[in-house]
Amino acid sequence: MDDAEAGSKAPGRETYHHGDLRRDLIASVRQLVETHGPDGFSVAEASRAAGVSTAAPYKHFKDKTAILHAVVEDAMQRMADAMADAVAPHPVGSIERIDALGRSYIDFARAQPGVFRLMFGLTRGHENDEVIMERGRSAFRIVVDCVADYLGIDRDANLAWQRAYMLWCFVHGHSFLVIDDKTTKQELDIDEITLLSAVSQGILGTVSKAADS
Amino acid sequence: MDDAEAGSKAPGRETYHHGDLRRDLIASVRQLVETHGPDGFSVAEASRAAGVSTAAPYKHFKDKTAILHAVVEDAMQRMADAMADAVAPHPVGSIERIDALGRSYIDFARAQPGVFRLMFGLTRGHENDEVIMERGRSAFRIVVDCVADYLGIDRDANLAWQRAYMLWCFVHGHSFLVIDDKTTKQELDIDEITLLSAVSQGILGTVSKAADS
DNA sequence: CTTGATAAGTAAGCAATGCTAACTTAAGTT
DNA sequence: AACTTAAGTTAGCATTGCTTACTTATCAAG
Repeated sequence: MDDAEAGSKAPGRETYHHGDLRRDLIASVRQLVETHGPDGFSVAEASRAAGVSTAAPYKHFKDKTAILHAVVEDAMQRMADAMADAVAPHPVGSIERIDALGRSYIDFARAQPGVFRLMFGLTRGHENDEVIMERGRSAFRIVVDCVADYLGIDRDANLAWQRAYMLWCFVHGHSFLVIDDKTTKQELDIDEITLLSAVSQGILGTVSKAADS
Repeated sequence: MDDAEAGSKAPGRETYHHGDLRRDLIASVRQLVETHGPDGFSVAEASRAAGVSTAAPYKHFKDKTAILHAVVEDAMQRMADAMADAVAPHPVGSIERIDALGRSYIDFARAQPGVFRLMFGLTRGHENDEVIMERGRSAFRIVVDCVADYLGIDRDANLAWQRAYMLWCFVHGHSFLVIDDKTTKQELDIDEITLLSAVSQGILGTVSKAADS
């Protein structure tokens, strides 16, 4: 989808070498994860999609899970980028920035629920992958900064971290409930945007005293 | 672990029939899901754990996923029970009830992260299992009731549902982040109980106006 | 008690998967 | 032109999910 130039001889290729199998595999897996769910993806199927033998992927990845990790690393980057893009058009310190952040998070989850689930939990060993953790932290950093700017406090202030985490919990939970269809939306009778901004303002505006242990 | 009397001839049994294989399988699977993760469980392994041939489970369950659904149904029930138990000792309408509710939810997730992940997402077709959905709804019902009682409004009031959902999102999200080790606790520097009650009071106390679309 | 019917187990086997090993082909490098 | 090496291939192993056909126990009825 990006990185314009590349091998791209596949599929049904006539050259022996593929061009950029690694990149193509990640893309194939990403799609398979979306259509068949995170669990129901097979290396064999991805190989076929890339038009290559079932053993070829192991020249580029150690493991099945190594492929998944690569997909997650990629997704983490895309998510962080999406968040940064969502924030950009709004003035620093505005509540709009925070709302936009939340919306971009939920949008990402809704658009690619399979990958989203992959990013959190599911697969063993995420916590040991430093690339994934680092990109996750840098995404969270955006939230912290926006919160700090909105509250007019230092970006390293503990309070900013706490509030940011509260918001993250809410948005994260809502995202999961949405993609898992546990939303009970009909009874809820409130649209997402309203819900989101109500919670943001509630958490950021008025919890101050109680949060200080 | 419960339901005292039962077959329980296994394992290394000497009778041809097992006693209550179905129940034992669910228990085995539950354990396997915890140790090997929700994805890394195999019917074969569960069969071995129950001391029975690999084909035996198919006399009791249609599918691999049917087994997982049974585990989830069981877990949903246990979770709803845990929540009801947590609430019971506190007076109706008190904030303690709500805090206890949140804590029991998180405790459940922490105690059995594999099953918890199984309950939400991961496996295809939860949304079509009426038993699972019903038990989930009845668990949420507890939250709604506690919130309504605390706010002193009707238990069917829309506002109660909205606030309950907000709380649920937060607790749910926090639970996932905890079991996925994305917590960044060291930077957070606030204990869970404080965090929890701060958010509850914030959401229940002061968001009122903004939430009404 | 024998007799059936049925529930609950087993054994054997199929297709598919994850992964490895040994080989082949292409593409530089010197 | 010869070597090295990256990137494919085929063949095969062990394991898995699941099915089919068979075996064994249990229970109800005569």
